[in-house]
Amino acid sequence: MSNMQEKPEISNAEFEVLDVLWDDHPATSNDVVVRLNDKKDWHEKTVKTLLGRLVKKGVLGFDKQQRQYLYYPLIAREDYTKKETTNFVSRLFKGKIAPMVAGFANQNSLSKQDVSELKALIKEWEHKND
Amino acid sequence: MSNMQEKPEISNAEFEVLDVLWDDHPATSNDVVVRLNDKKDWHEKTVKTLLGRLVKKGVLGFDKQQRQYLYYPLIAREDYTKKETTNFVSRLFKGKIAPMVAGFANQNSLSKQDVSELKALIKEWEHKND
DNA sequence: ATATATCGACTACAAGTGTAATCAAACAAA
DNA sequence: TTTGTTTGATTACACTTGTAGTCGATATAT
Repeated sequence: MSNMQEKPEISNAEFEVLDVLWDDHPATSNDVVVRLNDKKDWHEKTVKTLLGRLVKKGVLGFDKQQRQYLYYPLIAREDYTKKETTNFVSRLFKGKIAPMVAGFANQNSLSKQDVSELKALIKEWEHKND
Repeated sequence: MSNMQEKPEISNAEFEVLDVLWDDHPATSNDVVVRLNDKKDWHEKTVKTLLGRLVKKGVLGFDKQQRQYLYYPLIAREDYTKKETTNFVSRLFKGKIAPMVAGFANQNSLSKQDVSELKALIKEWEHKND
């Protein structure tokens, strides 16, 4: 394996842009602008700057269509979130997941659904790891 | 309730400093420098800069002792981690904790202890919320 | 007493970030 | 065809961050 790039370092603002592209792609810069209008109050120029930076970082690719670009993510959401999660848990919770869940549940409250999903996960592990 | 400050925004490097102070405080800048030597390869001046920035941000306080300062955290680790976790889960997982745990466990592997801690947490909720 | 080590305060400085504005080329409208 | 519009590329600019260095005042060693 050769082209293992150095971990993109995606900033907060950049992440928002990437996020709408993960939801649906490819998309023109204008699509992205429109879809961000809901959540963010960003100038069109700002969004285009962020798209450009993400391209330069190797996080987005694009296909030229006439004059416009059709952007798409080059990294999978799941890969990114998994890596970030591991990082986060390791920094803030010494790598222990349970205290994190405890803190989360203490701040927010878990829905019945959350609880049953967690139970399912646990059952799955006990199965596998036994 | 008045002085609700605007969310500190603690940088990565700053966090490392805060972290050793959470472990044990109060401490002089030199204590912090020494205790960081294990993990980080930072110049003494760097650590002092970070201490100063944390003070300016209202994250640390200090008592003067002769010429030196005795630093201590002004925010609790738990409060911080809870808030950060909520934020993180909301940004990366639309607020749903189970997918985060799933992703984590898929990347890392859960120890028996992790699993039993999670089970305990869940049991607790079912108790409470029922 | 005097030299020196040390402390916190202040300064430095490049890279990254948030947040756009300007510019040149291409397309669309009149 | 002349003009306005829209696109990506380039430039802007202040603030944050990582990573120290310098400075003036004290404390310490001789």
